[in-house]
Amino acid sequence: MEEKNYEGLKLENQLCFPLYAASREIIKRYRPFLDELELTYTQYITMMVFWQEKTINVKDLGRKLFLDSGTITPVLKHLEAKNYITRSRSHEDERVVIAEITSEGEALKEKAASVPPKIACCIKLSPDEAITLYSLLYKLLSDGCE
Amino acid sequence: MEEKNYEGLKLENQLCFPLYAASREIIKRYRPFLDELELTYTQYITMMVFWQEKTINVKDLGRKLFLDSGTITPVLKHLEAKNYITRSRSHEDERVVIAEITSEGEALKEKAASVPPKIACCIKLSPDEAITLYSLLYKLLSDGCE
DNA sequence: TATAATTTAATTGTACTCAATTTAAAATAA
DNA sequence: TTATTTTAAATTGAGTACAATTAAATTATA
Repeated sequence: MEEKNYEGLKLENQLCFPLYAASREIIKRYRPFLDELELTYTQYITMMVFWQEKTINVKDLGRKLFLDSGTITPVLKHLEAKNYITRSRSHEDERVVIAEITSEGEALKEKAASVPPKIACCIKLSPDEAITLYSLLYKLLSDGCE
Repeated sequence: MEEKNYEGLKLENQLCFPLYAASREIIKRYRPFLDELELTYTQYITMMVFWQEKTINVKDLGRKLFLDSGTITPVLKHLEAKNYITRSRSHEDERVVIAEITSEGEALKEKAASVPPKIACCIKLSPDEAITLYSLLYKLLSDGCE
């Protein structure tokens, strides 16, 4: 009779659990700073894309943020309600919705620029550790489940 | 006039974003395996605690999982509905709710034991990389925003 | 002891997150 | 062309997450 191995079911032996917990904990540290901008974390990283791209469609935005239209559509509607972006159908392909940053959205970048330095102080990793973590996370993101 | 530095607002310069994205991506890889157990990821890690502890109150469970009662209460209600745990008030302190695993909950451990080895195959990190990632994540979790 | 402060869960309300479905438009095949 | 398939967003529904509030029980303090 085989004796089953339950070590893999212990919380302290999980890799995904601290990933999940740390993600939420760090996002929580953003909150006081994002509250000043009246943005959620998801809205904040969405705006980051617009500050770089000016214009993007839902599909490409989803690929960048690892989110699907079910999540993105309401986020874009919130940002549109705040007048940070506009949404319209593409003339070339009516299926495609193109979102574009407004001047108010551009202006928000000014205030948002103060967030990254403040967050940096909250994350007690050395530059080397941060680089290592960064590359390991992108390694996880790049190679999917075969 | 100062020229503002916007490098910190670029998505590729974020540490939190890949953390957030990788967390969700890895949890997605659990789904086909957890579907067989009819558990969500949150319910799964909650059951992990019960497989180790047998009995725990909401507060201690929250400390272990980095979740508050607003999240935990409905999760425990779901697990109770599936007959994997019971919930009752402590006699010593009526404020405290104690949850306890049932024999059905214990039995689920058998099926769940197959999940960790399957997930291990989906995560393409070397043992060294996994250990490094693990310790960096716990480092993030341990030291809060001063 | 009576009151105030604290603690524990639950509740409420907002916002994600995602699988699955739907709808409309476009691309491809018959 | 006409029919089929594919694609892009939106919608729907279930389940978190979490801040803020509430209610009840406990503890501390005047």
